[in-house]
Amino acid sequence: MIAVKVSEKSIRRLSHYARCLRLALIRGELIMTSQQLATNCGISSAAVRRDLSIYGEFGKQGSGYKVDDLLANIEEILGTTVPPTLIIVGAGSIGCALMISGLAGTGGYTYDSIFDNDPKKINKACGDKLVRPVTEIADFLKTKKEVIAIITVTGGAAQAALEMLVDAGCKAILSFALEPLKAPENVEVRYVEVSTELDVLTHSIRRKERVDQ
Amino acid sequence: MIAVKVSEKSIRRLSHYARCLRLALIRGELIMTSQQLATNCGISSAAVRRDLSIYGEFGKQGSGYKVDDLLANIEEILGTTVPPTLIIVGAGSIGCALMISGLAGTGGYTYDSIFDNDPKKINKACGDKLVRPVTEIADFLKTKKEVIAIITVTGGAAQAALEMLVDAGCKAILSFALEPLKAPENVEVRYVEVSTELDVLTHSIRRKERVDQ
DNA sequence: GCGTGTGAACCTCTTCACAGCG
DNA sequence: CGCTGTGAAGAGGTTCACACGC
Repeated sequence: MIAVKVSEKSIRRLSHYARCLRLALIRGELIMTSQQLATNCGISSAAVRRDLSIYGEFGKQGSGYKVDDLLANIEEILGTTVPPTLIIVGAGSIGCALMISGLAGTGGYTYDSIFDNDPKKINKACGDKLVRPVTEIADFLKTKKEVIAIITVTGGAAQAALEMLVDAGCKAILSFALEPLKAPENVEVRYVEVSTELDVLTHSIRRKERVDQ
Repeated sequence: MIAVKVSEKSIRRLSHYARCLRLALIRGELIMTSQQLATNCGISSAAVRRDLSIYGEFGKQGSGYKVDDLLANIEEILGTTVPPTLIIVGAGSIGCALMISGLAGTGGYTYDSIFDNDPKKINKACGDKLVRPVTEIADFLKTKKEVIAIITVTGGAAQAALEMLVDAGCKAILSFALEPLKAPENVEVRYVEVSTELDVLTHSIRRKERVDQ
């Protein structure tokens, strides 16, 4: 596998293809064409073929792509063949909800542990796990090579949580907090921003009204 | 206000600027430069000025942008000066967690109601609201001009939920479900995909390993 | 014939760099 | 002098359309 330079947009689409392929596998389909994949993901077949051809030639002309092979190749590209460990920092409503709802059908991710600094929450059940004290995170990270931390703390505590995680060696963070976070160059930070999605939707419907009339 | 055609990326950034400006307003800052705004949002000052100049001339040369004026202008552009009504469909763990955690500091959005089709959940408390039966959604939508529906149902029920909402006249949907949804042209659908974010993070850390060694 | 893989054209967004205004 | 607004250049991503292999 060569570490090709590629855009985030393309990686995102690969993730969607993987999801489609897992569903196809369950339905028992053996072959999919770029057109089928494209329709499922709401994009053009050319885009699908372009994305896949960056990494190799996975298809057969005249027929299409073998579902299981292509899925294995995409998981290899994404690096999710063996998914990293996931932890949740912040046992508030969102953190617990993620823990409880789990990640079935996403290719093997599971939430390993959930941490909080509130003594009242520690050892409370959350899904099938107990909330652990944040003071244990550093030791926990020592036992794992790669960990993605999901920050769900509230009230401006996200930056402090990030710094604690980075000090403990964490290299990837997904934040549900509103504040933009500062992190070292070599730490990857991504955000789930419900309020920005709402802004985009609001803009879209309001704009349509303005155009329609 | 002219309905300029603009990219989604730009709208997303406007949403970030708005968030920064609200924080600046709280801190009591009166003026911000494109450079300050840029640093806060992790982008270049040229990008900020470009985004803003698409819609008008909001700044003063030599000084910068008036925080309150710029915020008002951006909210006008986004259409969030009066935010649309939000409802949640699916009173599972994620739906309730959203309801409980609320949307403080996001410029006025509030969750109006939460619906579910499970009789066991109806009339149960969720935050400071009671879960209402989905059968009431159609009547609810009749009383509101614009509603954004947030779909948090599980187990493949999202498409059915969407169709019910669309039939009731809903024009904007934010889905937490994994499946790609099919919707009419004039209905805007967006997704919150934790598993795709995780894939992007995994790809990033695994790729760094490959490059580093 | 069908569907992939890909050069080439196209288009969109980003960055640069500077004129011009406060 | 400082910072905005913007033409022009550059970079990156998407779409087209077709040669080639099955």
